[in-house]
Amino acid sequence: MEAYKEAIAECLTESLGQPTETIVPMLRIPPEAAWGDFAFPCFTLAKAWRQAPQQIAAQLAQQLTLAAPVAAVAAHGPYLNFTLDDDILSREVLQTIAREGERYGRGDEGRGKKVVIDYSSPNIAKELAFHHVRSTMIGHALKQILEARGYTVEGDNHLGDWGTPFGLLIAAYERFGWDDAADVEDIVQLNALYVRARNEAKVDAGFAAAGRHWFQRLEAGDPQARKRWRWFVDVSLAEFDKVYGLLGVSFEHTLGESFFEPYMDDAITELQGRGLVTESQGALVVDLSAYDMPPCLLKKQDGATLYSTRDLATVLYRKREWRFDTCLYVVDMGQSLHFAQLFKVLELAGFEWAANCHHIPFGLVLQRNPESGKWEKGSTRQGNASLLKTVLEAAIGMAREKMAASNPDLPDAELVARQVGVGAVVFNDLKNRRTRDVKFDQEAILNPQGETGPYMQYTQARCASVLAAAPETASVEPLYELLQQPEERALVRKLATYPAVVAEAARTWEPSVVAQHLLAIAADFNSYWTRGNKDPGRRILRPDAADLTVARAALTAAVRTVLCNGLKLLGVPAPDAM
RNA sequence: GCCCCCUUAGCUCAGUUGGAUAGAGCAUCGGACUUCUAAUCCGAGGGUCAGAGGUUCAAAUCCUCUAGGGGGUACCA
Repeated sequence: MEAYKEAIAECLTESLGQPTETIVPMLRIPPEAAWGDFAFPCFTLAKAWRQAPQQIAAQLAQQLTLAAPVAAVAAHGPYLNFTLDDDILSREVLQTIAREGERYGRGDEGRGKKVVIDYSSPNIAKELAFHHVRSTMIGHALKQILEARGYTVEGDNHLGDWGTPFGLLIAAYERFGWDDAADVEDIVQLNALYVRARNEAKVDAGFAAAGRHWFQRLEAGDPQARKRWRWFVDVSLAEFDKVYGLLGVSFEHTLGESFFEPYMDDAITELQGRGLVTESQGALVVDLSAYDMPPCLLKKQDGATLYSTRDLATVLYRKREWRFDTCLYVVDMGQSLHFAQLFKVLELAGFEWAANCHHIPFGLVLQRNPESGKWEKGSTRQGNASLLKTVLEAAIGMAREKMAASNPDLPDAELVARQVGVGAVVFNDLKNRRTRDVKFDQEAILNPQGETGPYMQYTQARCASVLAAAPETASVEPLYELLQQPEERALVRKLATYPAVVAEAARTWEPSVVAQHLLAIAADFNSYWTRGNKDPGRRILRPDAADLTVARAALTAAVRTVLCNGLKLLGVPAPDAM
């Protein structure tokens, strides 16, 4: 679509006496599609020309000479509205999509640049809560989107597997034991033990001390501590992998904080060498008071490392070993200060690449507190956070039931139910701006109607279904000028802007831009489709009119391609039937 | 206290770089299946864009203040 803006600027450049580069950014999209494809507002000319913008628009509409693909210009109040040639547009857009197929939407502005994305990053010894879907799927979508735009991307699942909590967990294991005969999965028992350890530490100082001691042993490499801890990690990873498998998510690296433990002293030494580290209240810190921030803690009074220390060692490792150009942290907004501190420390240390590290914040998942009725941050500890697995299972159950009722003969129904259930949960999370807080509402997630994953999937399945029923026409050149209905014109234009939409999502690190665009395409297509219910003349397949069938099938195929490509970027599966 | 984010229809949210009449979905009400998949579509009602100032030819959008909600604020991650 950018190329067409250029063509319109070309028409204007002579009359305005301005180069096309200054005209292109002034072009707008009219609020009504029927008015045209692009609008040029005449307000800014009013001063210089000392005329009312309405007059200027009317005058320009008279005198401009148009060249293909610009088909028409009309003054509409203070705006000059340009309409592109449908025939040319349809041909170019649909041919491009047919030619590029699953590559449509890709670009190369990221070629040669490497991005490391830190996402998902759950803590071990706990089940994945619903809120983990956010970092996991936003990160996954960003990875796909950036790859589509030519970046080389490596994902790292930075497991929270190190720190005092795991000393406490070992202490709890020692004190309370493990029930091998328990009739629950290991992860469930481990999660319960974790909760018990935290609670015990609050009321029993001796236990808390034992926990800290175990963590010191762990850091010192004590074999017994290591063995227990390793087992906790393994149980957790086995559980995480089940959910990641269901979501279709994988990582290039799953290193975890523990991996960077040997690098932490070096990281501190590095900062000390640059004169940044001071001692304060018995702890090692980088003072950030000059920047209105609390100090960045590197070592506690007891010598144990912290979250910041590990993130510091991690980013230094990533830069050194993976040589990223950009490092993205897909972590909730609650940690903004932590990342501001981290990046400031890197900057103060003189690493010019600190400017290429970015926190990609997203809103919290709020749960309704049953007592106060208020929306607040969910907590696995307080037991008021839903498990991701549970929500996914509920969504799959919804899909299964719906299909049993509406499409009982569907082959591979269980697979499709999984795809639809997962799609419902994932799309629900990605369709809105990532910085918004999310009010957890399972009923809304399970509703397959309206602006939902199942709606997107259903639309794609409709395309697949009609294309499967269409006669073989691969060798026939479609007559694009037959696509003259308003819905067809609108669809072609939305398909045309898809690559720019993906580029925008990559630039702003915002997957919802893609989701919203796909929703708009699906809405147009479904509207288009339903017109054929009443009026057989407007159906895609016209046994009585081969030319129309070919042209409409070409449009349908393009819609399907874009929906599939876009859903792939978002991590939403696209079954061909449901 | 200080810092960050949010506030658009009953509910959940879109709203491009400031641009023309602020749009969807859910819910409610009324319609459309002898059909290319009705998980769809069409229509209706529903708005002081939290409030007040300011900048501008033009503000939901930018600035200031106020109110309400969420989060954070050195030894948790």
